[in-house]
Formats: sequence, structure tokens, C-alpha cells
Amino acid sequence: MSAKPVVIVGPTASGKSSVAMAVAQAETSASSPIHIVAVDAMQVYRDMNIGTAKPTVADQALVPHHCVDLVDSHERFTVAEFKKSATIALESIAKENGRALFVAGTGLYLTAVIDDLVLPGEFPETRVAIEQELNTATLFARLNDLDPDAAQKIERSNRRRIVRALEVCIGSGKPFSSFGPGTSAYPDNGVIQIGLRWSRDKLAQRVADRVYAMMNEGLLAEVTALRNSKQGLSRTAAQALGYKELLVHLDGKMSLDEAVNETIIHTRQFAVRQERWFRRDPRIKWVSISEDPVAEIVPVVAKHLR
RNA sequence: GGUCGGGUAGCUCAGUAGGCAGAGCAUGCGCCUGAAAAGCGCAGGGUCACCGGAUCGACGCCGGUCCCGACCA
Repeated sequence: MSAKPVVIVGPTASGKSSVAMAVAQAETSASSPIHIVAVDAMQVYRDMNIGTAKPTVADQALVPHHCVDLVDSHERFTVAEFKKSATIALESIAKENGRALFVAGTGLYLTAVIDDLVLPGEFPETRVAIEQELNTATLFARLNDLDPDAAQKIERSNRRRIVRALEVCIGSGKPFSSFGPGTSAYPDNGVIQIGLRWSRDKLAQRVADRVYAMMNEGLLAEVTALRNSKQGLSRTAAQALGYKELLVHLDGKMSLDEAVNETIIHTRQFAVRQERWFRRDPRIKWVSISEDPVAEIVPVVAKHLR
């Protein structure tokens, strides 16, 4: 990494983006402007704006943003592309003598960048061959044979992780575990991370409020347009919260009310999963918020940006 | 008013020819390297509507009460 960013982490609907905007505008030293980098697996897709809570055009005009709108919504996108884009963004920010402020909701993407995860590469033909085997237990046994260290860290029912580990072992000829300690190493990387923490009840309320607000802003129309586009949505984009559920509704398999309620539940669950991911990282400085994230957090972030 | 269903976990519902009460979802907790807004695991949770009866033993059988639904009048 060229320059050390300051990172704001927190679950969805915690108010990360508004904090970042406020910080960036408060710190308008012309010599070293703040750039916001979105570390978010869904804001990378163009034309998915309302449901991903993407920074608005107005916000993007006020403060330079990075890692937003990187690909079309029918395209495949993975951590590797993200890591590349974020690295390029950091370089260009450094070149402009700016300061990078990360707004991070996707833990894996953040780790990939700030802890410089080594991505072992992809081996598509190998993967296809592995996928032929339908019995996950058999795959697990094979992995346990090739790379016992990796197998030990994976639940034997987690087909997804088993397949990927096997893909790397067979494709690269080296054990998956030889590529590094993984996502839970938490090395001292010098990056300051500040976490926004809400009580569960308040966060749940904010999630529900935000989903209703998105509906009022026209999320249904946005999803309808994407659904009608010739290329459709990529596998990943089609799983985005709010989009996934509204697509089911548009297929006539669920009422609109149900789809909205499901979106609220799934978003709440996602927020909890994000909290669980981030709270394992001992390097994060947590700040509890009771009412107003901007008022309560901006001073903390600003202090670290000096 | 009558007949027939039904009342079991927060929700939707299984269940037992009487023998320690189940699933899915939700909730809590944990895991996480190319789909990560994804994926996987573990856990808590019940006066089986209420009252009485027969039985060694009742969520189940018998009698009554109260609720809900459908149909009939």
C-alpha cells in the first residue's frame, strides 16, 4: 500500500457514509484533500444506486470517490478486482497528495487491501472438474489428503470453501494453506480503523427505516429496469439485498409487502454478520453511538486524519 | 344456534395404536482467501388453549369451558 488510509468500519445503515462526507468536508485543506474509497462489494456495480446506498452524484461532486461504479451489473466481480482497483486508487490519491478515507462494509475486501492478502489465483478448468463430484464428503477427504492444515480450518459441510481450497491445491500444485495465514491474522499494519457501534435495537430500527426510504426513492423501478436489461444481473449482483427480494416479487412469487419485509430481515442479518466479522479484529477502535453518528464520530475520525 | 375442522417454540406447521415433545423460519453465538450483501456450523427457546376425569403414566382418551375458521340455518 502506498499511503496508509484511515478506515471507518461498521455495519450497513450505521451511518458510515455520512460520517465520511462530514469529515471530508470539514477537512478541506486544499493542500491535502480527503478522498473517500468505498470498500463495498455492491457499490462497485453501475446502475445499482438506491439499494446499495451508493454515494449520490451530489456527494461525489463534493468529495472525490473511488471504487464505486467499477463494472456493469451483469459483469463478474471478485475480491481480486477489488484489491487491484483499491490499490490503484491509493496510488492516485497519493500522487495528488491526498488522504484516503475508507468506508468499509465488506470485511473480506478490506482485509485483502489493508492486510495485503495473497490471492492464489484462479484455475477454472480444475474447478469445473472438482465440481463434478457431488459428494461433499468425498471432496473433504481429498482436501484433507492434499492439505490437512486447510481442511482443519474448514467445516466438512462447507462445500464452497472446500471446493475453492481444492481448486488452489490442485491448480497451483501447492497447498492452499501455504499462501498465507488467511483473514484472521490481524498483523500490525499501521492502519487506523474506527468502528461505529450501535445497540442491536437501534440498528434494527435504522435498517427498517432505510429500507422503507429506499422504496420511497424508487428502488422497485430501479430493480425493474435492471431486470429488463438485456444482459441481466451477474450472479453476485443478483444477490444484493433488496434486489434479490424484489426480483422474486417481480417474478410474481411474492407480494411486495413480503418482499420488503424479507429485505428488512435479511439486511438486519447481514448487519449482524458484518459486526461479527469486524469485532474479531482487535485493531479496530470502537465508538458507541447513541443518536447522531456525525456528531459523535466525526471528531474521532478527524483527530486520526491529522 | 347447529355441524365439521383447528388451538403444540416468537411465526408457520409436523407429531405420538398413551411412555422424556419435532422441523423450517426467526433470535443468539461462532467460522470465513477469487460469489463475501455469498457460504457454513453450534445453541437457547414449550404448563402441547383452559378446567376436571379414567389410567402406573395424557399433548394424545372421556366430559366440560373459552377462542379461531369453514359450512348449514
